[in-house]
Amino acid sequence: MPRRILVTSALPYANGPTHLGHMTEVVQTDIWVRFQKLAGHECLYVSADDAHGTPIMLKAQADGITPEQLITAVGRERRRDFADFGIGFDNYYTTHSDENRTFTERIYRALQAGGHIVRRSVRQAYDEQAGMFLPDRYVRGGCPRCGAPDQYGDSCESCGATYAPADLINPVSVISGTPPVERESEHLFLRLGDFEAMLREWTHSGALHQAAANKLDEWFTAGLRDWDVSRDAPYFGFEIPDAPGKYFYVWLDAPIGYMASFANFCARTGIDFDQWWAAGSSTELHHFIGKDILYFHALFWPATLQGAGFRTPTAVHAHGFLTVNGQKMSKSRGTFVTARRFLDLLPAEYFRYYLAARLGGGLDDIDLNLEEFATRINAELVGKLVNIASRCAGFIHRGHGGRLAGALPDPALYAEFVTAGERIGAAYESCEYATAIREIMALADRANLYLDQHKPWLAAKDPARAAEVQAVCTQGLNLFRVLMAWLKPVMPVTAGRAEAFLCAPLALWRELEAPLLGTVIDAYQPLATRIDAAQVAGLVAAPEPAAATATPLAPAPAPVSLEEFQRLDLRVARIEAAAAVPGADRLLQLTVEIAGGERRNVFAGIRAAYAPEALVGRHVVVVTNLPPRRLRFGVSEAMVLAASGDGEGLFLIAPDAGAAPGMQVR
RNA sequence: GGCUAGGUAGCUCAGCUGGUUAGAGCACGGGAUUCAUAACCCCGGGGUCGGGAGUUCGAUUCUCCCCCUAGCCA
Repeated sequence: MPRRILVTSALPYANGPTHLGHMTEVVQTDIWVRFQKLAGHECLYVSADDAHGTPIMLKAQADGITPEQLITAVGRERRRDFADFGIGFDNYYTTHSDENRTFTERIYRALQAGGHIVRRSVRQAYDEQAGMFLPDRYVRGGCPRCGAPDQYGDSCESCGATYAPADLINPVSVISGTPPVERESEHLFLRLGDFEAMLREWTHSGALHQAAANKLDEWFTAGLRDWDVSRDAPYFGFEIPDAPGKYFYVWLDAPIGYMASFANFCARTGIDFDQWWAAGSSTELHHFIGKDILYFHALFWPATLQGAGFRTPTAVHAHGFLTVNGQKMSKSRGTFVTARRFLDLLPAEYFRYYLAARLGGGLDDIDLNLEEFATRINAELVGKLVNIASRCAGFIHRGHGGRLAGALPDPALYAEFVTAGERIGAAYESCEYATAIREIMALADRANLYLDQHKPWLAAKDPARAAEVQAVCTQGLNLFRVLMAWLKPVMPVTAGRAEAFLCAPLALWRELEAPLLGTVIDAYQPLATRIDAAQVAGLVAAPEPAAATATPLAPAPAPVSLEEFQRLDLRVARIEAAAAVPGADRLLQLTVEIAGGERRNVFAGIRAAYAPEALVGRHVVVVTNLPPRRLRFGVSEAMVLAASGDGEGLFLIAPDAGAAPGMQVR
């Protein structure tokens, strides 16, 4: 019995470029959706830009454009980024839409009619010069607990204290730089406590991962407080119908954007909205979100839906944050990677694969370790999986005109691969993608082992054994076909190319029950190629200066601050030893002395320009505080600076006579 | 500070409700092979499963205490 499933990703805030954190979420969701579709269920996937709120209003102001212009521009880029990562939305919309206004007003009226909205006066920081109330993060000042200067109005980054903006020492408005005043205003609140019983039940209905449910229990214990759902003008959003000058808080209308996006989709396709959203609906509703917004999706959102007479979510799947080389994504650390930057350097599906290989169902952060990333792609995807097809295809084409055998020599093994789909499917279903990938790769090992044991390359030398060669490789290719199908939710494009190679398109997993026999296959083209460390390092290399390899200068390099420049530790070094690296025709291995006996091992791509023996004793300039880079031949612990242009030449940078190893270059 | 999650081989992690010599991938060492994008196959080294106490015939797995890391406190 096919299920009917509506899936959403959280609405990305429309004030900046798409980065790999956004991609983590939509990739996770997209894999789940594609899995459901392959499993034969009716599954729809919608999302939208979250377009309202103070930050967007102010960002537009700063850019000298209207908020509408800002969100239109961001939205256009966003859609392109998502499309290029293979995200298969059925609809991608915006919260700044008529549909969303209609639903938000309708929900508000229903909540009000149910007695769940109350009005209460609050005191809040007000910027007299800018003429607006200030969100907590728009007031800065000294921490009242530890005294750290220039902290946000809600919490101290230095000591972790939480407080109100009024508690700050010498608070100032971020907008005008003037001290804010306290001003009263009437706000509207949703009485969250009205829904406590329902929320407690919902929390433990299987809607949440255990770790997330635990988190909710914490909040129940602390007690549910009323939720402030209004903001005063000026505000970019929807004005509240019976409260002129007051607007719905962005977090009220944002999740309603899921409904608006879906309604927009229904209008285009004729699908019945109410079948999916009316109270008691038999369809499923799954939200994928980051752990930072669990609060909104697991408390306010179900309460809002219930109070307004709609169905509640079947499940909320919360994931952790993406870190890069173990660190938070941060512009200053160079670990902030935009979606576009990634696409410029690497295939999007490599990111999808790596993510899937690391992703479990819980709230843990996922680390994009660049070295591991390259290793996994090369070892698992290229060396292991795609290799199966590569080592079989030639034999099928060479003696057999590209035609597969009429029967499998080992149907039991094939059946085992097909049966594994139950375990793999269960892993996908519970968002344990890492488990699914482990299963798939274990099977890939078995497929390689099968070929190793039956050695078609030996049989191929004996014309009398031609049928055996064909049979063994038919088996191998069929095992490969199954594996690519299991991987298809993760790598739809690559899987599609594999299907084209086998001349056997696949829309549903159950088609795998019949192996591919007696048909003709296409010529094999590499389905995935290796990546090298330098390519991957480019993801975080933005602040790097001219490198030792011949990288042309960008037409307009971004300016760096003095601080950024000073973070580079440039030193004079003396080359103590130099040798060619066997197997690498561009590299020399150098031992350099940086200072009083400190030595580093360096691999430099200068072999074309310098003979090793000519280098010993020379002084050069090295960057000492780059992360060590592992090459096939060893670890490079520093970078030697050299100049190069468009032509062939490569020229080491050397200090004038008198400079000694260890001297800093400024 | 309170709460949550986690601390298992050099690295990234699997280990379900306690039960035979604790596993995988990568990295490393050795061997084999040459069909395949130097891929694949075999063998091996390496872990007082954060520390301590307890329950038990038996604990990585349960209980308590402590240490460390990350996050949450609207």
